[in-house]
Amino acid sequence: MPTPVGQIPATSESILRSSDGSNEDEHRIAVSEGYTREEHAHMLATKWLSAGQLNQLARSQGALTILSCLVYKKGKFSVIEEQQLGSAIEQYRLSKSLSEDQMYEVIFPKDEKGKDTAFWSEITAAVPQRPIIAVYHHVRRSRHPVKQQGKWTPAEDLILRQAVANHGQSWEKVCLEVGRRGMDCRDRYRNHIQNRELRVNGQWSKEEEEELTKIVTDLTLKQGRDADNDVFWGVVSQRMCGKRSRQQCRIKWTDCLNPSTKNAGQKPRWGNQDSYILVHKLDSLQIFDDSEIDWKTIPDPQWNLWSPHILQRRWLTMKRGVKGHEFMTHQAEIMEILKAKKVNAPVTGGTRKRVGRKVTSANAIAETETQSDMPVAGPSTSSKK
DNA sequence: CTGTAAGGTAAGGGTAATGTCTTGCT
DNA sequence: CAGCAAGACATTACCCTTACCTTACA
Repeated sequence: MPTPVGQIPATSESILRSSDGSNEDEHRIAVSEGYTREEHAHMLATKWLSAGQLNQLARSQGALTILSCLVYKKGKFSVIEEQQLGSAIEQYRLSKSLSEDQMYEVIFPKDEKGKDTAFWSEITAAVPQRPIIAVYHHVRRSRHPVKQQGKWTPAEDLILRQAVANHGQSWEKVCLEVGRRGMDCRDRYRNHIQNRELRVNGQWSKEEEEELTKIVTDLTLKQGRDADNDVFWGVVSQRMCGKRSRQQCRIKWTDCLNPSTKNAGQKPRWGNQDSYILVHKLDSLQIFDDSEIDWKTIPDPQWNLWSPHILQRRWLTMKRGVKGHEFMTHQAEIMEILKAKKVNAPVTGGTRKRVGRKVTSANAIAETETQSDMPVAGPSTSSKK
């Protein structure tokens, strides 16, 4: 019943240590502090806390010693949360006996008149760990009347260009002319229309890769920041003179260049041990649905070669390997995969699949260290400090 | 009158889904 | 060696958070 929040996956280390994979809960950090939970939920649902305020509350011990740190949830809304919100909204509608149209007015008030200030607080209560502002944005986005989505046609692009020329970056006005949501227009514009003449597509050249690496390290490590997280991709794209978009730069770095850099310039290979770690980590989360996974939290200091993005894709690939996974629950999928031989054997004893061709990240380390039968700790000994 | 909180809009930051070409098994 | 699944890599739609305002009102 309680939505699992702030779940912390088991560390790669603890997974590898316990050979049978059924390691104990040392890692299962309790969210608990039960008696302040209510107060937190109430605060999240009633106060429109800004980003800074939320951060501070989560960090500090709370001014009134009774309060432990505030715990609140970020990231994509899971399907469960979406359901909870949906029924909360429906409940609200029925309790006020409103029509669908009137309900719409509550979410998108035309004037100050019909405003019901209690509405947002009420539905936020249905997702206890979410700040009201997050619910506000999510609901307004997901119930937006303009439904046009999917691929952009050249004609639309043209209208968009025209509209931006007329109105500048006033996306709400642009929205009316293009017939797409304002923010979607913004996305299309900044990611594909702006600097289109300069844009380069296709394979990255060696020089480009070096250029990007240099820019990113200059912008992060050289300034004492973290190259895994603190990168400003808009700036990076600019420094690449607009040749590559922020999305291109980001993906190239996190999925390709960054792992190589960490692995002493060598492209790491995904190995059985990596699969093993991943599945057990996901298992340790004890969740019901994939959408509850916060991929950012899956890597750990001992096992950080792979970007959250890559891990997510790996998981999908593994799932697809399971017959009938579409009809399984999350737990069943996990168990199914756990049963599979290759995942259960962290040290690739008799696997015939691609052994020793290019180095597998995990195996590479396994060989350099002792020849014990025990699984060895994380692949990324060469990670930065 | 005025300081503060609600709430609307844009900028900033990130992920998920999909396409295409290559690699490597059986 | 064909046929096919998986991998590598690229593209783009889509989503969430934070910043910055305007406005209402205690």
